[in-house]
Amino acid sequence: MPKDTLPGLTACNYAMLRRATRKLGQFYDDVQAPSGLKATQQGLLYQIHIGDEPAMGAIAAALVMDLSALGHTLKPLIRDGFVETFADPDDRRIKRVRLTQQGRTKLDEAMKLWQTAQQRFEDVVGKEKAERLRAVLDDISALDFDLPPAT
Amino acid sequence: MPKDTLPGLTACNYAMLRRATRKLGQFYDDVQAPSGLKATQQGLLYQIHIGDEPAMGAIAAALVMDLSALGHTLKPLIRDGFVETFADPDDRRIKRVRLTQQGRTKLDEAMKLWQTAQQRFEDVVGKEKAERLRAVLDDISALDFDLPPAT
DNA sequence: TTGATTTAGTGGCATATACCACTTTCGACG
DNA sequence: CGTCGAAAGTGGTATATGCCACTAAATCAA
Repeated sequence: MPKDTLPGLTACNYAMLRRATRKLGQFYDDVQAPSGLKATQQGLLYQIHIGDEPAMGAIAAALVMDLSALGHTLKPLIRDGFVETFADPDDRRIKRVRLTQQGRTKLDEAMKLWQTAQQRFEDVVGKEKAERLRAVLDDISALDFDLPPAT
Repeated sequence: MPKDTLPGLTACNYAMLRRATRKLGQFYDDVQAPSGLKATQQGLLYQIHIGDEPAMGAIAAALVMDLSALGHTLKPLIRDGFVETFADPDDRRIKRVRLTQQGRTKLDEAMKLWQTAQQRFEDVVGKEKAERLRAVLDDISALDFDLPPAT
């Protein structure tokens, strides 16, 4: 197949997803920079905030994230005093997570900036289109792609 | 605002994008694991392959990726002998990149696995829907989100 | 020609994520 | 009871990515 007729990277769902993620990351991070939080961190704080002292595993599942990755990602937030953890009294395997007062304050601050970014995104992309996009992405996160075992 | 009525993380375009990216990453990586390449690496090799000994900057621009990030990401591929670089003779600032023979072979191998993953994705999500999704993501990568300066 | 500016990459540092091996706890069972 | 397997996290290692400060090379201007 001559190189000229090869399809661009655009054919790959995953590559497109990651490229768009980089693009939005640069944008959201830029807007939220004044808060000192990356957009990823703000998202994580928010996820903790809307939960009821969620367990690590619950957060990881909600974010479709590897548990150990969550642990690593949480470290800077604990170090900076935005988040604290404690063992579940009924099951000492379980570690629960909550925001500190400082974390709540910082999240409030970051959310204001987030709204700016979010609004700008919807202005540029279109409210309807953004909504459909989020719906599709939400679906995808919930799907089961496992290839049926070759029995 | 009572916590019960707070919108889920689903409202954030960036968070949804990243969550779906993690999901697909786990899937594509899993399918491509036998090749020894991560899906990200396969994508990068492909991008180099379809270019004409592209410069670092050109690759970074095409992938909407930070130039230094590209440099870092390229290192394992150079170390493993899939990619090599050379200075542009007409402008010694420019570093061009190409696949080695080994890199071409490995890419071929990975592409076969990629097709499996890609096909499975389209089976589960739907061909039309996947196509629309890629189109939207492609658009987003090309947009300009810069907030107009407050002049 | 030479000094200022821009362009292309590099290296260091920090976060984001994944997988794997390992440890601690639970809970189920004989 | 003990034992054994499942469940929840931790730590190590590796890749993915971004920003910043810095260097080298090319360009532009006076």
